[in-house]
Amino acid sequence: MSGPQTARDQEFGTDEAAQPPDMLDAKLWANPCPFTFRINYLALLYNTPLYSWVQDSYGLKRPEYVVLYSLALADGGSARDVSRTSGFPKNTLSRAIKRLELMGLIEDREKAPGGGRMQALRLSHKGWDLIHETRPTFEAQEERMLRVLSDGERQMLFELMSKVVMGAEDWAGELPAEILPDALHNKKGKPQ
Amino acid sequence: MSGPQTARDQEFGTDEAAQPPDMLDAKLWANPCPFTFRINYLALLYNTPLYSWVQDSYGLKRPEYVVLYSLALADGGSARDVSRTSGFPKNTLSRAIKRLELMGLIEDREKAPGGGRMQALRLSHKGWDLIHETRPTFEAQEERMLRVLSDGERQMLFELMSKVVMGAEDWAGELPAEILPDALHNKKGKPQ
DNA sequence: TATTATGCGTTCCATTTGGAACTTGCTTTC
DNA sequence: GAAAGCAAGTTCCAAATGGAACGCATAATA
Repeated sequence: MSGPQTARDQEFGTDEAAQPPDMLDAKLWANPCPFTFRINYLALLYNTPLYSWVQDSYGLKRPEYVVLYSLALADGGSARDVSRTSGFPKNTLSRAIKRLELMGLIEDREKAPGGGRMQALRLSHKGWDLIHETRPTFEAQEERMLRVLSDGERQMLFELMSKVVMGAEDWAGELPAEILPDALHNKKGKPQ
Repeated sequence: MSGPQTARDQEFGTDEAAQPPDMLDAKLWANPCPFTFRINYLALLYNTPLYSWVQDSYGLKRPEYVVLYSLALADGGSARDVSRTSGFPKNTLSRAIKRLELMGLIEDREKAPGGGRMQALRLSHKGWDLIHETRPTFEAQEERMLRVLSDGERQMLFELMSKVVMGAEDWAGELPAEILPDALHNKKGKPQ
């Protein structure tokens, strides 16, 4: 077993030379899930440098900046709101919020510190400053990302993406039983 | 500063009642980065239940399954290829691969175990079986996701997304200096 | 009003993660 | 052909992560 091909020993290709059987090409053009791969890949290319920059420049970790950004859009929102719309678990956000409060980027929660229900979070003046300083960079990166598209194409893309998101209630959440394989995948079986 | 609005004290709205200033709505419709939010949000809604299911049913963590899926598309690929196309750091993948090998899901790397350069990874028979069993679920979920779109719309979306990905070389990687704020964000400053 | 239920935020802790340094083998250069 | 350079994969370890159990304030019920 294991044939002797690294597709590298023979590089005399007539035209399509040099290129090993590119995994990226395969994931783009031979993927049974072409849409979700593009989604994930673009998210990766977009997020990584931005959050890395925020981290280096402002010392804020990703969940921390996400909280600020979320509040800038929906001031007075709760930790749960941020969790629902960002995917971070609530304990991660709890820590992030504590640190932001400590750094003076969000207003102190006057509610009894013994924990309460549904605390409204608000950006402080400093928090707004930071958002006003950083948000343009995020915007600019999105703009760069879409630069290959004409205005009409952007509009079309926006509408299609919106349509998919709006329909998310129908498929998000749990996987329906009918799409799961019948096989006995109780290999790890929950306590049952 | 800080107006008195939680939009919750007054719930006598004529028609649009009940709804607190929904953070999701804000992120969808008042976001300076509407495209990348949709990308991230859809990725979240898609990935979470699928990988959670793979974990529960097959005991494979996300990076592990990602390796299998990647090899199913580009057999003989290397760890570095998977890293480049998935975003996981190479040490995480090193561990994942070691475990997959141990579980017999990928072929043993006969190369001297002392580590070498550019090891070609291959799915084992068991690995292929697992992929054939699970991949349809991923496909079905993508199909459910796009169900709100007509065939023509899907085609259009596919082309637009492809166009954006193809143009990624121009903007991925580092952020250009000209889009970073001039402010002295040396607050944490690298060793310099 | 007393009682129960709900669910938000916190804490605990085992697991996972990923940056950094290292090892080793391939590639290039002289 | 020897030496230096480069890069894939591994190891180490401090830090981040997230599931689970908990505390507590509000909401629902009687």
